[in-house]
Amino acid sequence: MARPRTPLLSRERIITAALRLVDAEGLDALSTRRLATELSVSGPSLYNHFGTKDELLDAVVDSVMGEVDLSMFTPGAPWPEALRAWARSYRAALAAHPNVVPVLAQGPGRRPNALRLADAVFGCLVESGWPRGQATRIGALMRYFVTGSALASFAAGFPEDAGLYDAADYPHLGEAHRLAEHRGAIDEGAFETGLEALLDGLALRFERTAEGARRAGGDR
Amino acid sequence: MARPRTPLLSRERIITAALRLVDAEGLDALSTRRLATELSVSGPSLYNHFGTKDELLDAVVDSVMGEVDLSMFTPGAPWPEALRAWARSYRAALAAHPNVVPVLAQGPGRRPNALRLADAVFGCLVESGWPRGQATRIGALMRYFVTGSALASFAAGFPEDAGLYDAADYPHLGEAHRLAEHRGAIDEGAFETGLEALLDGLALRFERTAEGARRAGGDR
DNA sequence: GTCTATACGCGGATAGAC
DNA sequence: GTCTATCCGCGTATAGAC
Repeated sequence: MARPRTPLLSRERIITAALRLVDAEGLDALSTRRLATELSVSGPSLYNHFGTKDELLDAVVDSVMGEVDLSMFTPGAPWPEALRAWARSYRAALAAHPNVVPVLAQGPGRRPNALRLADAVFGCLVESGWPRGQATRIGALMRYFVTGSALASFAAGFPEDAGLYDAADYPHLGEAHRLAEHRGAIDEGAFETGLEALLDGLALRFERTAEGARRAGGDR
Repeated sequence: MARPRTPLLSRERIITAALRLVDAEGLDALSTRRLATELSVSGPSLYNHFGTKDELLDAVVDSVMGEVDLSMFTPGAPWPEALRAWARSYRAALAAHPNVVPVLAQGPGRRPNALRLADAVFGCLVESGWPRGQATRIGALMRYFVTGSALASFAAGFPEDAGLYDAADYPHLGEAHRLAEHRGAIDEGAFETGLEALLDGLALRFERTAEGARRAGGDR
């Protein structure tokens, strides 16, 4: 076969197949040949649609970022509620595709959906009265927490091999081999606990900042 | 050359060279051939000391974990201070080797230093009066935050290309191209702000937990 | 503009000689 | 314990068919 009447491939189809492959078998399984086979096409055909493998990976990552709901960032929305709803939506999108998180955690790069997200968070905080410097820090720290929580399941990181946790070496880890049983609940509980603690701690700071600003007549 | 009188290689020497290579040029630069060249040795010689490349990588990662100070977890130490000091030491160790963080964030695996760390944190929290379930969650959420913050510089994630931040697309990101200028300060500020917020929020919860436990006569 | 065939160099890993 | 030789899969460049 040479040039078919209707194209076999499209960016959409390639991205979808690539994401499915990465979700199912990890980042390493995404090879151009493997992906091409999955699409019933021969290796280098992909290069008609993407310049390099990295460009393809970028598109895959941004398609995941596109699943994050940003509708809570409407003008006038109170920042703690908006941040809470966004963090949950963000985590849900990443947790559905944990294997792409190491790529996405490197920063927004030039990916439009990632930049849109950063813009929305920063905008909400500034409009709520946070000084710009603080808003930058809070955007960063929320990203730290959410990507860290999505990067890998905490509970799954401990091998289930009970013999590993010798009381002489690890006096407090005796039950660690049973963590995997409640994996999802532990990860979600840790995320929710951390999120609420973070928001409480930031609210404390906001009161102080607002008070300081009122007294001194503006911060920067 | 065949078998030398005194071995040219040792696990120590290999690990040190591998870590230097990963730090300087990233995870992708760590190939068995490249590493062998760096050690003035021929490719497959490394397989006399490590079964697979993954085993080598595991050893490299655990050597980084070994740099984390755990001395603050002495019996009787107040948990907020211990957690604060540990988080800083943990972040410092990871920030010195950001390229290995994606590997290490996957969980402790069977790496002894990683397990020792998890054991120390959990033990301190339980001895301080946190219920075991809460202690597990707090260990997880602290790991989320610290690994997330070490995974990549927030500020460096935004391209310096000013033309990228078109006000029509990203109304609040106008100054984002200048983030890289103060990269280190932004990352550290975000980490410290998040850490203090987290500890404040957890302290609030601890008071409630302790009160509840006092009233109900024990939690678990 | 979209596909196939072919080819190059580099990656991890193994086998066997010394 | 280290070498050389070798295998196979990878990303991707190039050439040519339609």
